[in-house]
Amino acid sequence: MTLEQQLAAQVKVVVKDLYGIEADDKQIQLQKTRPEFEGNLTLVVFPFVKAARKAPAQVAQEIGERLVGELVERFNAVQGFLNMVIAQDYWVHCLEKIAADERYGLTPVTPESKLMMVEYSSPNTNKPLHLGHVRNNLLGWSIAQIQEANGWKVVKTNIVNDRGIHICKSMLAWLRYGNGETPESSGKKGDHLIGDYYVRFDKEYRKQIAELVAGGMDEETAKKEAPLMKEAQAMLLKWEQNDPEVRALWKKMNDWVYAGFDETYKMMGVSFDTIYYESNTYLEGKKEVERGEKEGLFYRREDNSVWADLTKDGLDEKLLLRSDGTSVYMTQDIGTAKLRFRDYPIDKMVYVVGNEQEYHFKVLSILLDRLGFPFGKELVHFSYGMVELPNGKMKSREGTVVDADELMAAMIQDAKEVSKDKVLRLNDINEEEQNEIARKVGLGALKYFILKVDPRKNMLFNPEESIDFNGNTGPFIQYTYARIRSVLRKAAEQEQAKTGKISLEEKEIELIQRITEFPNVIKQAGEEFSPAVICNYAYALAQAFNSFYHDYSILNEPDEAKRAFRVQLSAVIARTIRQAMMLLGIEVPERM
RNA sequence: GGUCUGGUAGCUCAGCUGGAUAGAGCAACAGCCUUCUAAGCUGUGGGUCGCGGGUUCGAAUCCCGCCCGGAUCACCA
Repeated sequence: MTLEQQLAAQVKVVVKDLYGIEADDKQIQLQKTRPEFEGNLTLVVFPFVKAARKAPAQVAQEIGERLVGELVERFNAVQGFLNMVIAQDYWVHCLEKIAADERYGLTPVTPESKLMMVEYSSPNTNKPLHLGHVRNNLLGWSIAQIQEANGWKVVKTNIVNDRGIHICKSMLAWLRYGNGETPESSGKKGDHLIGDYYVRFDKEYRKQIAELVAGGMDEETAKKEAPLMKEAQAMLLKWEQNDPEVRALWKKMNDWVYAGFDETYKMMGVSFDTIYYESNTYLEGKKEVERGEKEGLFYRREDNSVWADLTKDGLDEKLLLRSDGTSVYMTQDIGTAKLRFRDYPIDKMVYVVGNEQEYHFKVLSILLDRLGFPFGKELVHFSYGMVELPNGKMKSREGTVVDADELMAAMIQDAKEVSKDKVLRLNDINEEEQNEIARKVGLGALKYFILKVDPRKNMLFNPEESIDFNGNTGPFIQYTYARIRSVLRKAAEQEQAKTGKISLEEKEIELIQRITEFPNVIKQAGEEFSPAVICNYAYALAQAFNSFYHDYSILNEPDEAKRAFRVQLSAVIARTIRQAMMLLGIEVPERM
């Protein structure tokens, strides 16, 4: 039972006794005492004032007097706030118990656990990953870790959009202008190579449009009539007809892209348990839509297109199959859902996709429900905000796209620069370890920078300003961890005798209290789908430790029992920081 | 226009299931390294919480209206 639960039970009894109030949980408001007052927990007594028919301060005083006992050592009443000082014994035992539980705060995953599938990343295969994908990947990975810590069996998945007109454009441009260039011959990562040809297509295509317009054609027509576009569409048709040559080229170029993506994912530290490809799922979607039509869930128009009528759900009508029988985005998502449900006993399906697709997922949820997928109605669209640059959204045409690979490399390079002289204080440090530290710190800075922002909100990234390594940052927390680890290594060399009663410092109690919040923080992060909650917690914990570390010595503390206590406290904090960072996908270095 | 979403310090963000004098970081300024890692600690300055009403003992937080920004409402994905 937590401290809050114990106190709440006592308050319930006292309030009944004193004023005859049958208090419900909502009326018992316990909060952390503000630092300017003495105490650890504060009871807000306003909810009882009316029934008590007394002044708030007096009610607080009366309740306080009755609460004093084993748990509540003393109290002070300020207006309607009852600030309680919790007995030191409680905190000492509390830390003892937490220290013994290596997985404190984490709910174990059992065979009975429900299964949550988390889809994230979901790239197109015509260009490399950019900053927007970075946010997606980091959120997806982190939320998977967080849900697992909440006791879900989690399956991480990725849907790769490997077919369609966009990849044909790259293929076509490569055929015409590529001269057989390969990742090997050019030294480019496969995804970047394909991305370059996608850009090349766009450039040549626009040239053609301009020529047609100059020749007197209006722009709309020119866009459709440009020879390159016609060729790309012809290629898509050939692809759908399984033309061996087109398929072979498609496979070759996609494989290049995947090799490139794999490198990026690896550097980012994310992975998937299973990957789906739209080239495999879109036909399945068609079948499902046709089934739905037979069952009268959808209807066919005269031009042979298939629609879902969502007007009863307050939405409009939604196209599911084009008049030429080809599938649209929605069709593919239905097919993917079908295959996933065939492969896994999904209890909850989570889609990590940008907020620009909210409407799409609202519709998908209704459609899946109609088609009889149990998770359809309750599917979660983990909708996150855009990453904006100082002058607005990223636009590939304006060359303002922040490339994921370049960004990570730059962060690691920055970390290297920063750590260059700091790392000198460490003994026996070799280049390999230095590089490893720079990698962890650089990526830690980037990941924390992105994850600390409420996922639902748009966030700003300024490429001109490098991401900080001081203050509320990943490296700050990593540094705190490294510091503790350094102390603990030294502590291991000396005997720690845990005997005798000790008195705790306020900052020590503050730290223990913080640690007791960890389970709730994980729970809240899971319920709200918010890694930012973990970030805020890790930061506050690190901050509190640094303040303690500054004021008190751990290893030079003369009192043996105190010293042993502080070593244990530090160890628990290091562990908690490491676990919190793990939930964010951020590694912590032993030294930095 | 309909729907959704945001507006908090110069900048980036917390706080939003109502509680005490609205918090961090960056930037600025002032201190602290013969002592366990100074990527740290301590302090100063900086706010009509978009505006106006309402509910309440109490509103940045809840409700209504308005202003400003973003997203979305495709036989694109």
